[in-house]
Amino acid sequence: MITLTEENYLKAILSVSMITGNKVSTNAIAEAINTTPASVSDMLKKLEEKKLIKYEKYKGVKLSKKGKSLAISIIRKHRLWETFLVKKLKFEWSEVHDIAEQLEHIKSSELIDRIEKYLNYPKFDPHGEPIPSKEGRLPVAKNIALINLQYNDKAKIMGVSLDDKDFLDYLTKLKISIGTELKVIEKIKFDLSMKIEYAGKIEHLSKEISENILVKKIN
Amino acid sequence: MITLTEENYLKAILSVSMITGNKVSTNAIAEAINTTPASVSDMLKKLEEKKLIKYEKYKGVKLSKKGKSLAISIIRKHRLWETFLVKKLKFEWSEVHDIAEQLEHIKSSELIDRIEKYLNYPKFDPHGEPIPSKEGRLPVAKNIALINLQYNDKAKIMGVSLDDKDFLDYLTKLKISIGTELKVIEKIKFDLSMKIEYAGKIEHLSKEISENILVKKIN
DNA sequence: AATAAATTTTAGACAAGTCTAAACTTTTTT
DNA sequence: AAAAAAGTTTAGACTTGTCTAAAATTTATT
Repeated sequence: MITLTEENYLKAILSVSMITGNKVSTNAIAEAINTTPASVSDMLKKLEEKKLIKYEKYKGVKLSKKGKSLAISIIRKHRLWETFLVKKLKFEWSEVHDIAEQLEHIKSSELIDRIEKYLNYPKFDPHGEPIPSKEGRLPVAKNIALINLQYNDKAKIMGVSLDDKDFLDYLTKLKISIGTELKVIEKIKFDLSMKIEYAGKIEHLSKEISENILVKKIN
Repeated sequence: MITLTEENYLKAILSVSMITGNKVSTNAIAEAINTTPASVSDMLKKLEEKKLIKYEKYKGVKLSKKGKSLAISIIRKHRLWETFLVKKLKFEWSEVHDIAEQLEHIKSSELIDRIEKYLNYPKFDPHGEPIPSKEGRLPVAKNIALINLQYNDKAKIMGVSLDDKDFLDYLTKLKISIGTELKVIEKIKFDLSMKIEYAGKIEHLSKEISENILVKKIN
């Protein structure tokens, strides 16, 4: 039996390792789930015993095959529930994260498979993130972060890579959403901010914003 | 903050008090949630401190106003989720209990209100049990237990009062479901069993079965 | 009304998960 | 390569919820 807390640790390890690519540090996990490094150390021992991770003291941690497939199944549930909340219950994309965080721990693979079917097998969630299949495969999306675009590039917004209420509220205020088409009209080297033009207006976006917006280039 | 375990205790106290009408005993609660009387004593102290129950040592327990409204809101969630699972995701009525038992603890009143709206404000769940309104009111159904019918009475099945997989599977096997019309053709005093005729056949039901089937008399 | 039986509570222990403070490793700086 | 800084683990304590065994209280029996 795997507990809710253990599931959250696995999810955190996976999401940190997605960013850094490598073994994950105790500190990084602590930050991700808002706890102390001491607590993380304790938990890593338990996860190691359950063969959910590969862990060497002081050397960082990696998910085992079993741990990774579990973590992916939690992310699958999270994204399917978010899609359900937005598509069927008409929540705003900025409201669904905390609810999905609870729903992702409901134990019933039959349930989540039926939700998937009910939603007609969506490939991406309302934030543009890919939804893993039952077998753990991710649909590939060739989206890139807005910050990587060059002067004069044109692109279409495909999603975001940060599921944070303040961030999403700000985008909503700017009337930036999935599908919005834009053009880069200035890049400021000093602070990595950029100006973009869209919907007939110009906005200045900080590095923190543009690195979390996913786009697809258009001609 | 109320924990999942506390919610389950409140629900158990409410459901036991619905049957006995009166103050609830430690033993009865222990049986309802499959734990020891000692654990129940411990928990009752905590619930008393939180003003969720009225509790006097050795004298039994009652829900406070606050505790009762919380317990009702959990039952509301349980029954709405069961309705969702059957109506939208096409689960069988015998499959949904365990999943709803998890879903009922999701914390978001906005979520359950939207589910209610999505289902078009149902009054009864798939087992025929009334769904409390947001304000905690129960729709009244003048259903009675099948066991109370007399020889030659005719009735229509409106629901069940026991949410148990074996029980529901057995009903399904007998092809007894909500809406089935029947006639009592024999009552056996000795063991309180009865024979009923429906759908062109005759079945013999034990006391345990007939006391958990809810019916409405027809002429 | 005294004793027996049933019920309930307390005492003490345990597991999961958390924390702070102190100790230990590893990495970085000088 | 020694010292300082950063990162990680351990030790010990606390909370929640559980349990068994023993003590206390209430109810039933004779």
